[in-house]
Amino acid sequence: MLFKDKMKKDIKELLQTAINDSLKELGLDKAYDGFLYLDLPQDTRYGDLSTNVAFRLSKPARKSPREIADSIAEKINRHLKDGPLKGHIKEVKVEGAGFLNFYLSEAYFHGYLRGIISKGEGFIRTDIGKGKRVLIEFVSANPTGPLSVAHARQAAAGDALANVLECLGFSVKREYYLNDEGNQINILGNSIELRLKELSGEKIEFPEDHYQGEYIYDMAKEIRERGLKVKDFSEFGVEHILGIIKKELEDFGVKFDYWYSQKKLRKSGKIDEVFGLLKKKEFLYEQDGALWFKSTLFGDDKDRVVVKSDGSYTYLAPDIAYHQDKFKRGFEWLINLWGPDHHGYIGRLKAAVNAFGKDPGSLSIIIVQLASIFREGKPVQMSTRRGQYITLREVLDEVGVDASRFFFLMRRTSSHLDFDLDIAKKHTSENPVYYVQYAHARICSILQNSPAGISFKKADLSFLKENEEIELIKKIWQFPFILNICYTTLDPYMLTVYLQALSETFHKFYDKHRVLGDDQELTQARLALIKGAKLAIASGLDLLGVSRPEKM
RNA sequence: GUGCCUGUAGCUCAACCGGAUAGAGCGCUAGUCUUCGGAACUAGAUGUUGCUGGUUCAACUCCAGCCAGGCACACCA
Repeated sequence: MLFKDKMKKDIKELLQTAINDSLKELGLDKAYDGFLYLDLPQDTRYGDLSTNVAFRLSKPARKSPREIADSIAEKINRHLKDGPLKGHIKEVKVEGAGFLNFYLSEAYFHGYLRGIISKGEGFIRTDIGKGKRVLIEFVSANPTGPLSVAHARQAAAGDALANVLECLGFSVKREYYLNDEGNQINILGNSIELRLKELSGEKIEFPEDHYQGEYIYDMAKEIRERGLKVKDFSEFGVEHILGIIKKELEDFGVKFDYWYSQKKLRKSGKIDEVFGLLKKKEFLYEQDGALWFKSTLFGDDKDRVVVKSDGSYTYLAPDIAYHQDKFKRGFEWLINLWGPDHHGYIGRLKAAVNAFGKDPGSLSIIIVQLASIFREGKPVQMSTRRGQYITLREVLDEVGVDASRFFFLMRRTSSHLDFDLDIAKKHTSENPVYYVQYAHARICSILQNSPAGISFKKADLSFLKENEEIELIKKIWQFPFILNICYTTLDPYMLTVYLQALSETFHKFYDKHRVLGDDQELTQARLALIKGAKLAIASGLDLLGVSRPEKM
């Protein structure tokens, strides 16, 4: 039974166990900090897995890294003779100043490929998330106008991150916080009302801080043409715009589980409830006629007003209640994606979470940087004030869902992104989306053309010996490592990088070796190989929310 | 003024708790097709990692100071 369990473990775990055992034998296990650094080397010539543990032990053990690495290697070599690692590792080498590099055997890679083919779609799924309940809140744009490119990037990043976490076995829900009351909503209602008067021939002054966009006219026209009797222009505006936003997101391929209304939150009395709790804990005090939250107790720079002297709430008040409610609804891990203008807000909210007794680590806030839109290499000017900003809709119409989602995720979410619409439209190697999708389509084409009676299901994978064949399996094998990076960095962008590299490896293989040939055994083995590549590319594209065409 | 982010090849960007000769794509140059999809492949040139110190066996990465750009600093949301 124990042995069977060990067989189920992946190679990384097995190796870590072997290294731990070796350290124990050498009496070095107490010297190191407990963290084993076993990872993919930057370069394949340094093996398939590598560790720098010898460097870390050098000082406490008072030996040179090289010396330590040599003795660990010797111990591990003995592990290879029997036990679960047998046959999986071709060679253990000490290289450089003391790196331990592990070279896995072809038989191991053949076995890996066999494994993923038998698992099929979803081979990449794991249960490391253990069903932990995660709420990821993103976009949450004010319902005062169509979504901009900034929101589009947040939508792409949040949705892909949610996909990744689901794939890793978390139980993920997507939520949009609807800021459906307050100043900006009043201004929205007022803007519509003014435009309506204008349409009726009245002379009006349209204030600078009101919404200037064309869509305000559209709403006013609709009211006029259909002869609607509008009691509450703000409510009308919110409903109308929410309809637009929902459609935009739907067309972008993003689906939310919940739309959480601030208005309903306030009416529910949950805000007063949480204030009661904070008051009891003496985290609130009155000063200058306002109610303050002692956020400095929890590391914020200064205390924050939650109830203004006129008796109304600040933005923070409902937000505190909102986040407490998230926990009350049973979520254990909250992830928020915010625009860069909310940067200064992080401390406050973390303080609040801390104040009602939750670990601030259970709230992760990701700042999604802006995207600048370029056309023909030149930046497109944007001005929110005059209602002239590039919208999600425009990008969708111009370049489509696949290219936009992929492009938005091509850089780390924390860094600025230049998005050139013209490149995103190109169907050449300049455009990474098509490069990846083309690899998928090519594979599908070959699989369809394979003669009757020949199938990857009957393949004997030991026929795969060529360099390009093994390289391709190795690349597929790296997929779980990449997912793990996405998880630890909470950033799906590494997937776009990986998919490009995977596609490149496939194209190189394809160029050098023919899949369908006279040798039936070899043909079947290669069909299995490209079937594996297809599974990996398709899974990666799924996670990004990009389609995986069988024909292009 | 205070805080945060950014600065790497001509351009856009990588470099996974500090690790091996800092890597890709585009662009540029020269090639590959009797071929399962040429939306492909091969080869070549390109660097004082903004500057100056410090810590370390090892620094693009950590620390300090400076320079440049961006953002945030409300009883707005």
